[in-house]
Amino acid sequence: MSSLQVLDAFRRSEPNGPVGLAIADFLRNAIVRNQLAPGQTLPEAELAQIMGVSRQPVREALIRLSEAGLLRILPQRGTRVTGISLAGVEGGRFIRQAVERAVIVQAAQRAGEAEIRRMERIVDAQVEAIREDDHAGFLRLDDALHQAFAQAAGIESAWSGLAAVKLQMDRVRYLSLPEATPVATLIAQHRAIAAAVAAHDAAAAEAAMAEHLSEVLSALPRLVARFPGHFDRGPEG
Amino acid sequence: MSSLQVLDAFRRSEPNGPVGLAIADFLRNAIVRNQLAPGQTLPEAELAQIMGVSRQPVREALIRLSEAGLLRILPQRGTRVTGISLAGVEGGRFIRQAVERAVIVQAAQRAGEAEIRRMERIVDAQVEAIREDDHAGFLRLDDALHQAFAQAAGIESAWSGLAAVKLQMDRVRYLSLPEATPVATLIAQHRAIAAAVAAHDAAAAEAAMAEHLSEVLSALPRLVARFPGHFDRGPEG
DNA sequence: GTTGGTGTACTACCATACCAAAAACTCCGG
DNA sequence: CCGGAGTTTTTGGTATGGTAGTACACCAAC
Repeated sequence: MSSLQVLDAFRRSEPNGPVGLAIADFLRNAIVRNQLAPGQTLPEAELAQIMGVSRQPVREALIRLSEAGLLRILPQRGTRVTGISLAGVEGGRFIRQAVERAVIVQAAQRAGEAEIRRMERIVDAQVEAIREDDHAGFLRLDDALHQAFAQAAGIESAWSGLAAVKLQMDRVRYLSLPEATPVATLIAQHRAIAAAVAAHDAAAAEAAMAEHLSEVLSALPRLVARFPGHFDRGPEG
Repeated sequence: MSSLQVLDAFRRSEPNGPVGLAIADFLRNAIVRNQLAPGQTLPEAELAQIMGVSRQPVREALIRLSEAGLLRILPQRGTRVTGISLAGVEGGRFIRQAVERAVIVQAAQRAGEAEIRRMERIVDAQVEAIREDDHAGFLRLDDALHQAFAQAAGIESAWSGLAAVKLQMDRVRYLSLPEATPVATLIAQHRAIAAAVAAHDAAAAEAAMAEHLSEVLSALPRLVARFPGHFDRGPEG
């Protein structure tokens, strides 16, 4: 009961593929956007009833999300949304910073006209999104920009390989949305990175990227203080 | 049928937890070690019969492995083992090199006496494993060593975050086992890295690690030539 | 020979029903 | 307050049946 009613919206969505996949996508979104709070229990039977399907596809969706680390299935006890693992977020930041620095160096060396224009167009779109208060759209464009960096470097697969790592960081980002990180600063950093890549200045690009990624989680301590219970201090939630 | 008889060994293994998890572990091992060749079809019903369980846990295991990218489920058509994605392996190498270089730099700065001794003990164990022709054990110790690097750097979570990326690379490593990469070279590189960390020489450690990780996939072109069909040229299998 | 349609077999997908095992909870007697 | 028996809840697993795509073989018509 209670806060699971968010999931009722699932009934009003036409599944384009297998239902189990649609449920997994739906729940993943709900968790990453913090519509389902950490610690929330998700009984199979109840989910099945609310979403209007049988237990089987629900169960499969829960397994998918447990593989992604978004929830934890405890046999004979229950399934609950995991807390945001501080160690996981820190590890993710470390991985992402290391990878994206290497990516941006290679991008600065290889990027062609088309890729550079594409990057600048995305940043312009971000400005537009902010002007319309579309914060979610801003985050999507942020992903698109970093993906464009990887494309410019000639290794798009390096970006898709970070998908798992990115999930935990995204939970933090959505949690900090109201907090309104200084988007002007972020956009300025994006422009600095793009400019360095356009100028084929690898060192400057790397420095700009390092600064940018350090700032992403600057709001983390405040968030931990304000939303305890959303986070797991221990090694594994 | 036919080559699925490898899976019959599952019946002679006591499941310590849920059967679905045990099946997933079993199949994951079989795929990574290339006991199940890419392209092999895995019908749910047949697997269930061979392994002596019902279809549901089999299905759940297949879903887990499809999330890991080891197999591909095509609705209403079948489930088959994925080919080793060349783009995925290259992306994995890039990610791992970027991360491990950053890790080893930090390890060289922070490592204490205990961590350094632990690293040297693992390398010694590798020499022992080679002397006994235990190549699988060598690979396990290789993972342990890299994990020890991460521990020494104070960010073990960075290593566990690479698990997904490592799977595809492991398939290549096991495929190259008979090929017998020059283990003497690998061990020499390990010693060089460990020595640089022990001397707290970050630059030397980074250089040694970069050289080491470049060599890991040196056998890849030969493997592609010898085992076509095990690999996917295209972007996604 | 080629094409176009039909029928059949196979597959994953989903629903339903039921039981088992383990943990959590309730409640009552001391 | 405590303790233990019984009940409830939950995931794990089995069994069965139906549905809807897909692929393939076959055959008739051109």
